[in-house]
Amino acid sequence: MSTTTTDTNTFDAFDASCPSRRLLDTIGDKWVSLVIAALGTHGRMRYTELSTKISGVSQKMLTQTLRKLERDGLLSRTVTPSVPIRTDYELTPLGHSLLETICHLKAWAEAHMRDVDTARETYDQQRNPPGAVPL
Amino acid sequence: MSTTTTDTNTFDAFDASCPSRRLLDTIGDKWVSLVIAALGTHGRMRYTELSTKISGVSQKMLTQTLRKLERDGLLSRTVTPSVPIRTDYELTPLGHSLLETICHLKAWAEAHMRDVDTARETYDQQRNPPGAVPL
DNA sequence: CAGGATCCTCTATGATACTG
DNA sequence: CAGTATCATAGAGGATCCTG
Repeated sequence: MSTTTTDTNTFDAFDASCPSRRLLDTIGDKWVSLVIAALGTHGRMRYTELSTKISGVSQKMLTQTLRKLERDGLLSRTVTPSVPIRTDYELTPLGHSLLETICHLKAWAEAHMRDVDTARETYDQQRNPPGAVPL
Repeated sequence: MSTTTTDTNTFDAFDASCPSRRLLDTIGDKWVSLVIAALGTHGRMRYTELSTKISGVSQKMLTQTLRKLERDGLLSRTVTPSVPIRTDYELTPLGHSLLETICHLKAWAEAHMRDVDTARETYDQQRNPPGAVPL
């Protein structure tokens, strides 16, 4: 066993090859979670539907994100060579399992984000007392 | 009711104020997960211990990350004004709960990262057939 | 419609030097 | 020791134009 991070009890993502590290690299991406969430909520979606739903995303980022997720096997891409071409994206079973995992995060957020906000306010007030002189 | 993302079943981080969105902004940070993991593994640690353990992190990033996590109430910072000053960092209960959540991610990674790797190989081989002419 | 290719601009981060 | 402040840079990401 050694100190490899593949052991169930020694997770620390210091090893760049540790799966948990690579997962963080994946879901840490700003758009990945949004695409997963969109497809998880709406099922099969077309390229334009995604770009509309995820307002603010550029073509470049959307395409780049979709390609990455397709490569990782998290979603499937189906091209229909009709007159105006049509492309559909859909979560694979693997993608759905990640969606569920993300929902665990959501549960934590819903349970504790209030605490985080309170902590922030307390911290900010201590560093920015009422009598502080503005620049 | 409504489309608010605070509902348990309608998680989509499209709303920037959605807790799940802000959580992703937090754990998506490259160093956050490493600091949490380090403190989760070793308990109380000094500044230098952290910078040693998390090899490759700059002073700037480490300090910045620690401040952010302290502000969010995920870790506590204890300064001892001894001769050479001493500062200790430790996960708060809130920080520990996030550590547990991150472990859920780890579980997913360990269970499915092989599938992701396989998907990547398949994808790459299809786009880079053996007969492809290099540039 | 669904992208590919470019250019360009910030921002995040690293390196360095200084301090209580 | 544990930072703060400053400068420099790579790379992420946006805007734009073009095409099957």
